[in-house]
Amino acid sequence: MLSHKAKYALKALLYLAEQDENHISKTIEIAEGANIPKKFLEQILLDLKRGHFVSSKQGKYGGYYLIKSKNDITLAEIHRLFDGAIALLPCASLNFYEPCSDCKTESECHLRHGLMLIRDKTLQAMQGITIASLVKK
Amino acid sequence: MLSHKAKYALKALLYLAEQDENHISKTIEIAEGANIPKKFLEQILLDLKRGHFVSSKQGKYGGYYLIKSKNDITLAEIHRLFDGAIALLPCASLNFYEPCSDCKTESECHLRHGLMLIRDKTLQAMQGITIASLVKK
DNA sequence: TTTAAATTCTACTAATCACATATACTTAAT
DNA sequence: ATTAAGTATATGTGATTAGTAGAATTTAAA
Repeated sequence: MLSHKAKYALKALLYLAEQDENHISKTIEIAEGANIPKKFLEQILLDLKRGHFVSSKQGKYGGYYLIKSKNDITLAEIHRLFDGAIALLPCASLNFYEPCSDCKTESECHLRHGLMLIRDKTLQAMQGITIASLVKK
Repeated sequence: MLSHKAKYALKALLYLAEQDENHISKTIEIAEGANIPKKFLEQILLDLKRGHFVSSKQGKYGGYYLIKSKNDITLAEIHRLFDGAIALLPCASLNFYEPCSDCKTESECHLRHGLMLIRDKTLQAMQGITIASLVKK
């Protein structure tokens, strides 16, 4: 399941993607438009900025705007940024790999093999969902 | 990501599936064989019993054994029993559906549609992984 | 038939951590 | 001076991951 953070991030990106090019959206505007608690959204937008999905302008008439094409922002990326691994266990993860502490020999782990199959299919599906694909209904 | 509980459940089921038919496995035996904290495993086995995956015999020479065919126990079922919904949000879930409190009109939710596509693909993949398929490498 | 041993089962407890937010303040732009 | 992002920290809640203690049940030996 997605955390609220990831869900709000997606909603915020959808909001930004729906605005005119060159439009800068204030946090409060996004918060009200997408129904997200404002203070929580601030942190999320900063995370999105650090992830190079959006950029910001401070001060009066400041706000946030997309810097990555909505065709190139995938569900997989947002999941990884906010909720981490897509695989069901760290030992089956590409980007968040960690060995299982309770696993005697990883190569003999029956579970891991199956989980890697799931990961590949889920990842493929999640990379197919972009902000752009969501916006155009 | 799977909880430890779900992971341990899968490992316990794998352990049981690898034993001879008619063999009854004690908790301590499963715990040591699959490297699972014993007392935690007790709770998990009881959950599996309530889910009609295993049954038990009490008292001396008691223990646990599979009552559902290893061909019919899927990853999807275990996920749902221990970790709940397979979908990424409750509004996109089949078995754990709940509307989003922050969603104005569900039918207009751009996100939900995409998440339902993911759910269908993930579910299909997870239903394809059975305990039997994991055991035979 | 009693007793002891082995094992499941039940109920609490507790520590740790993640999650979802709020508060208060600083920095920067207009 | 005002507006808005940025930072750092705090807080409450709940889930997770166990551990503790003991009750109930079964088997088999005495």
